[in-house]
Amino acid sequence: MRTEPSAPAPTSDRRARRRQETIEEILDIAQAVMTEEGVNGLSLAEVARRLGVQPPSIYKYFPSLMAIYDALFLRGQVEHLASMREAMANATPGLDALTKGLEASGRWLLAHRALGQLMFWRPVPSFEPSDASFAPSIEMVRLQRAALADAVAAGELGPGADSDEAVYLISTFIAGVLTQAMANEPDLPWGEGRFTPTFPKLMQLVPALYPPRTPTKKRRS
Amino acid sequence: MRTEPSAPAPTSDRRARRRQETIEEILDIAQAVMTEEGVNGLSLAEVARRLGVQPPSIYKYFPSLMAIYDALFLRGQVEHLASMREAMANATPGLDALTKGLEASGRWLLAHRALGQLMFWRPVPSFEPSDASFAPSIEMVRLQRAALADAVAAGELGPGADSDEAVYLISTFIAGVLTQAMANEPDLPWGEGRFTPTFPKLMQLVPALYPPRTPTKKRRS
DNA sequence: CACCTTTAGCTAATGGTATTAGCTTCTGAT
DNA sequence: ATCAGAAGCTAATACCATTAGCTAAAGGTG
Repeated sequence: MRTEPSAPAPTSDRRARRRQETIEEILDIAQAVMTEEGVNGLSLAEVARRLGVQPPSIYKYFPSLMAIYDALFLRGQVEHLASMREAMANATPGLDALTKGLEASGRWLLAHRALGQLMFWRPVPSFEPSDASFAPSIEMVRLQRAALADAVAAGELGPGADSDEAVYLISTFIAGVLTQAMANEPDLPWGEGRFTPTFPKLMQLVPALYPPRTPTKKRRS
Repeated sequence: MRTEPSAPAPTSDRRARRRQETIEEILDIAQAVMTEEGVNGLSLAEVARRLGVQPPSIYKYFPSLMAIYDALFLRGQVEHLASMREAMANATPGLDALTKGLEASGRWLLAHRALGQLMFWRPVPSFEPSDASFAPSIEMVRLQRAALADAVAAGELGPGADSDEAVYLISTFIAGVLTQAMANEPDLPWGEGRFTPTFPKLMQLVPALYPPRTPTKKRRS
């Protein structure tokens, strides 16, 4: 019987830790390869080469190349969510938190291009993330909904802004900016170039889309 | 000496036509394969199989797989540009033409997903389009600039809208809508789902970004 | 018509990929 | 000290792109 990677090691502890370390090492290497060679330049053989091991040995840790993609996808989602959450926590609740959160998202994605493309670009059509790996992105929508609710409560936006529709519309802004930046200025970080600096301007349009009943300290740009 | 695909056949005419037919047939098949299997599911071997020929024979027509990608890229650019140009010609010059043109662009891209991804998604990092294949996209920017100039002349937008900056900003809208639609609702055509229907609303924001000196029927709240 | 160059196909071979099967060796718990 | 499982290995299969070199047909030119 072959060793199934789905069955870890309930017996030992030292062994389990070693195993987990190797798994992390494989993911680190895979991420580095993806960064250097492009998302679908990732190859099991290259990972094995860098790990100093023969290709079949990788199968002791991951059942397939797709499983590595999936683990990287999850890793990216978790890190990305954390950076967004932190930025939002350090901002004024409401529109400011939403903007800062989305900027942090953009910053993270441009700084981790390979993972970002894997997560939001889907350049490997044969790879479909598992439900578990997808879960953090649902949490992201929840965070944005909460910020929008805060903005409505604070009178920054009209009540229609507390809706999934508004989340989709705003996510369109950040998606557009990032798509353009990654396709046309793949080496620039957030805040440089022709596209990412326009994001704050775009966010200033949100009150025009969902005008509050009592106009606040609105200023023209 | 091997037959170089870069040296067509200046001698015959009948031969040249046959050759061109085969080239088109290969591209048709390649496009079909990409549509079915995803952009980087395209394989020379599969094309050869469907053409009823051995894989090396393809090299009589294209020097490499990348050359096929490049020809498809060019094909897509030309078709896409044509559909956009037509939509703009049948609209009122100015903001209407710009909106209709971009909608036609979105419609075309969702209807030709494989080519669209190849053109604007770049899922095959090892593939970089040749300058010749890239040329139509420059013409696209020119068309949009012209529409913006018309809009300014008609008083629909302020003078700042006649700028490359405005083109980038507006292309952010369409890119965002399409990115979200293709990533999250890959099977819906333009006009259905959560994202593409928001595009007209987004375009209505453009006058808010570049307010005309003499306000038109539209007013800010 | 015969000739002869070009074209379009072929097979065989090279080196790359993911994956599976099955063997061996080492680790570490009992 | 034993013994099961873990983690490595080699060998093999089945893909893939690409190159080399051969053959047969096609078609223009003497």
